[in-house]
Amino acid sequence: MRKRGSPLSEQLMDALEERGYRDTAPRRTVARAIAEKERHFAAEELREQLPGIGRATVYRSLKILVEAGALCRVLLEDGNLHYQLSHRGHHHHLLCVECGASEDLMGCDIEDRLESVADAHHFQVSGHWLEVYGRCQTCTTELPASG
Amino acid sequence: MRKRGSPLSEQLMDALEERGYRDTAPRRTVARAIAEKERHFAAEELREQLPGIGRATVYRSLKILVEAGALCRVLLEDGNLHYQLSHRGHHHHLLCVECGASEDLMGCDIEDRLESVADAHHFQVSGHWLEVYGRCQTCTTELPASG
DNA sequence: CCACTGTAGATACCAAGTATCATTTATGAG
DNA sequence: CTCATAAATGATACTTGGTATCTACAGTGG
Repeated sequence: MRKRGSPLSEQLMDALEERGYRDTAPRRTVARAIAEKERHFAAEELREQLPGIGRATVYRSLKILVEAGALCRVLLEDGNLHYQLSHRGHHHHLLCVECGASEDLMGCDIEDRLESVADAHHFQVSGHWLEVYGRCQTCTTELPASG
Repeated sequence: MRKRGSPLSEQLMDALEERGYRDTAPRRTVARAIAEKERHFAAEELREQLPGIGRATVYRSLKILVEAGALCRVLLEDGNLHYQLSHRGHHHHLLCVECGASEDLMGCDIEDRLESVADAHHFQVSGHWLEVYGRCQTCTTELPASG
């Protein structure tokens, strides 16, 4: 009998099981911790929250969750890499540099643009990484022009 | 009297001096090593080539060269961060996953697109990071469809 | 040529991983 | 239910990338 977590953490576990990974207690703990995150987080941050889980296990879990498409990696403006729950499928992020919020950018036509630009360079595009930084609606309206 | 290097390494040193950094022998050595690079490189790779230069000095030099705009950071598809000589100003890279070559992407209209898409999310764009992966002309024509 | 301040390099530390390996555990076959 | 086995864990150590600290040194301007 499987110990239940939040629907979200179940989703994470399901993503792993779909890929043949076993349902283990440490992974379940990691999944629950991630499910509670409301924002992107650093690997080390997660590890600190789970002192009972081995370092390697935390990093391994992050890795396979990214591979399974349940998590995505987010590159912050300062170069740090964070993790975030992923709504499966290719998408980009609008990252607020003020409050750290992130919005997903899907169904945009950036890829088409990319194709045509790359075409002019006789370059065959196979993938790309895009992060957009700025200020979200809340931060724009509530703090007019900080800095 | 300044010990001369290649015109390229001189450019790097100039970029630093413009910013008030001193003209020192170790920095000069680092600049020369970077100027000889024909491709993007890892920090550790550079350090290994300069056993006489302290670790901190190599990393510090990389950092200030990036800040000065003479170098840019390149995010590889595997997540590794490399460095590359920069043709000043904002630009993106077309990175060949086959041979590692990189082409600069300038004067494209990606930014305009970004603006309008972000606008729809009431997001005020302040910056972005874009890397494009694929195969360059040479690799496309010489190795039709490897893999 | 001297003072001043920036810089170098040693060292230690932190963050983010990965590799190894002995021990433990999930899972499926019997 | 029990067992075999393959997978996963966690400890440890190592790698890469990078920063902080601090003493000694060196570039530069007066």
